[in-house]
Amino acid sequence: MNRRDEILQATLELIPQHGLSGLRISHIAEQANCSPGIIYHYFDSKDEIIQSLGAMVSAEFGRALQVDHLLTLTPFERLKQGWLNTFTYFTTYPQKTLFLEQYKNSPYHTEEAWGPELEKLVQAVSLDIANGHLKDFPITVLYNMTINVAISLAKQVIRGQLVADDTMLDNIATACCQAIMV
Amino acid sequence: MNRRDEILQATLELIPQHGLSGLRISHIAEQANCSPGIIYHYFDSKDEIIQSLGAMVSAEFGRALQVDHLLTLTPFERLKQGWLNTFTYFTTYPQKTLFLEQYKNSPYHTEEAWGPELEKLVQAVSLDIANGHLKDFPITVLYNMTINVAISLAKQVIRGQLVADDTMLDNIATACCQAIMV
Amino acid sequence: MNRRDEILQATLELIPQHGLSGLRISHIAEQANCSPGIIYHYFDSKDEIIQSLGAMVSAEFGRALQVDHLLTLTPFERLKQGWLNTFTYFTTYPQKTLFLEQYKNSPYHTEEAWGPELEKLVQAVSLDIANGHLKDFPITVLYNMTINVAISLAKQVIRGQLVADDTMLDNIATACCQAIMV
Amino acid sequence: MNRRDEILQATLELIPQHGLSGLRISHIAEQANCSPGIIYHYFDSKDEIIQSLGAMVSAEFGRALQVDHLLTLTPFERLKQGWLNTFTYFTTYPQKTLFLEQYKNSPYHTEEAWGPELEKLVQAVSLDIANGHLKDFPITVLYNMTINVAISLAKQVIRGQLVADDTMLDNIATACCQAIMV
DNA sequence: AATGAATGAGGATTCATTCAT
DNA sequence: TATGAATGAATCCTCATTCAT
Repeated sequence: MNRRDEILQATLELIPQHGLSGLRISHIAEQANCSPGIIYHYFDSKDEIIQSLGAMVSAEFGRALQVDHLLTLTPFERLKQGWLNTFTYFTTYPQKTLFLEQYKNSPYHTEEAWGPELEKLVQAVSLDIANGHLKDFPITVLYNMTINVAISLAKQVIRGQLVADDTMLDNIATACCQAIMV
Repeated sequence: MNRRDEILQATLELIPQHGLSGLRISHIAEQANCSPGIIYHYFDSKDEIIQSLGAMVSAEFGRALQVDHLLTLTPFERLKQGWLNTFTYFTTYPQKTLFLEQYKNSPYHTEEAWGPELEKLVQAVSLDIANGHLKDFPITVLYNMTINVAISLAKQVIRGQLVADDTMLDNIATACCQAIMV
Repeated sequence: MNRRDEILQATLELIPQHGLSGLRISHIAEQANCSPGIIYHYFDSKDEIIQSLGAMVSAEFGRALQVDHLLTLTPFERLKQGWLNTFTYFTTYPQKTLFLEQYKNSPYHTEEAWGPELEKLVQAVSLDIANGHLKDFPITVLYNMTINVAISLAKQVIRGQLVADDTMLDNIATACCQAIMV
Repeated sequence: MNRRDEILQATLELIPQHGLSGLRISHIAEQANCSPGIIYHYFDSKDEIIQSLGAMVSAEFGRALQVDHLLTLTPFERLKQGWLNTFTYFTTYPQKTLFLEQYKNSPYHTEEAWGPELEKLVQAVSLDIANGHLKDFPITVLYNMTINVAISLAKQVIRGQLVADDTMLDNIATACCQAIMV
């Protein structure tokens, strides 16, 4: 891991405890085992660290969705597997999850762009709607009824406010996805 | 509106633009048309302003849920009406919505307590589960599949990222609630 | 003297010793007997302090020139009296002189605008040229051969590199001014 | 040009734009196309770069004065030719001129020593005074009324605030020098 | 109850200089 | 010679909070 990534990683480790506004450059330096000054060789400002982290995590989540595989499935399986991939990603990387939730609700986060991977999935889902497989709700509604539920529940699991075994998860995912099937 | 409420209101007006960590006492004073010093007659600290706002909005949302009425309805109607009441409340008060989203993901917000109103609803829903009307998922899952979807969608509407007429809303609410019916 | 002026005065007192780039906000605060923070109630930045000082001293010098009186004199007397007024001003306020020399040769100082007072004098001198009383050199040349010599010599006097009694000064002023008479 | 001179040259090129206090070692390295580290093989510190530059430019100006030739001329021609040589030097090397003006008014510049060349000229001028050819003003006054005017005007020309053809220059030089002839 | 100037600790950022390679 | 990442002290500036009036 190069120095730049060490800094991002250190930042990630500090956010669950301190929050975005509680981040201190000196803490990051300490956590990354480097001097405060060197951080400014890799990033222009504290804000840029956070922006970079946001971009990195978004891209990583996009890859974790395994969209290319999802495209080979039936409409229902596509959604359900996407739901489960989402849940798995966010429970696997608790720090990234907690960071992302802070990030999305902060002034740092401006544009609501889906990344290129999610965009491909959106295309497929749009087609599923056109083909009469899914209810004709706006994409954003479908997103909030499925993927976003997976994210919210992952957050609960991370915080220890929810325990769910694989069977229950499968049931939940099924319920979410069936809710938007025609 | 008394001076204390003016300060809370001013705070609310500033949050969408500046975020929680971007809040400045001097800005609040300006917005509330008072001096920075007097704010400390009504609140012990900046944190207390935010905590008070959190409590106030939570309580108000609890009342807006009209739980006593919901308790008179059938299990399905209880959920659906709760969904719609939630959506209505959060779209009616955009500032409070945006504040709450920031608040829930900030270090200010510690305890996940449902308020007393929501607690009553939780009791009723638990009973509905026990009676076999609703799927046997943890309450927090049901919450995330229904009420929380209403909140997320309200946020999208506020941001202009979603437009939905009453018919579509009814359909969405129905779909969310039916997803957890047995 | 109000707080703002105290800060400007403190700045002025520090510049001969430390130079413009050696100025430290903490030193200014100490010299002005105030806290560093309060300085930012009166000025947006360190740069603004320096700009304000530049504007203040320029304006004060303009008044010290006593242009209205100069306009009543003969062309030669106008110049000579202007020369002497200039010399007197800059030897009377050594700190302002040393500041101004640093300021004029720094990136802080952009526009070469004469102030309104000096502008009036320029008008009169232009007329003197047109009337054939003064040599037909560009105004800036005349300025450098007279006023600017007075400033340079004042600087030398301040630094103890030159001692001149009134008679000699009168002779020097006469020589400078006669050099540009037709 | 060797590496040391490249560094001095790079420094010279940056000063008009950034000023002395705005000089950054990293900028110098970039401009000189070398690494920051290597600069410290040739100079002990940033200050030494500037001091070296000051010494270099002063010496070069001394040579450009062509004092040995001036010593062969009449008192008046000596001054006038010195004036013109000065003006030519400073308009020929704008960067050095602007550097020198910053340098002379900075804390870097302490001793007011004329270089050895200028010193020889000072001797000759002193003799001219003793012989009754020049007005009996302190040398520094004569300097400010002649050479220093040439420098000031050269600065104006560089900044585009003055345009002067050879005839006018000759007239100005003549006027300056005649002002101090007996 | 009210003001707003003042405080001063806290934190981001800069940059001359060093040093392992 | 040469590099450029790394250091860390120095400094600007912020802002919650206080307090004389």
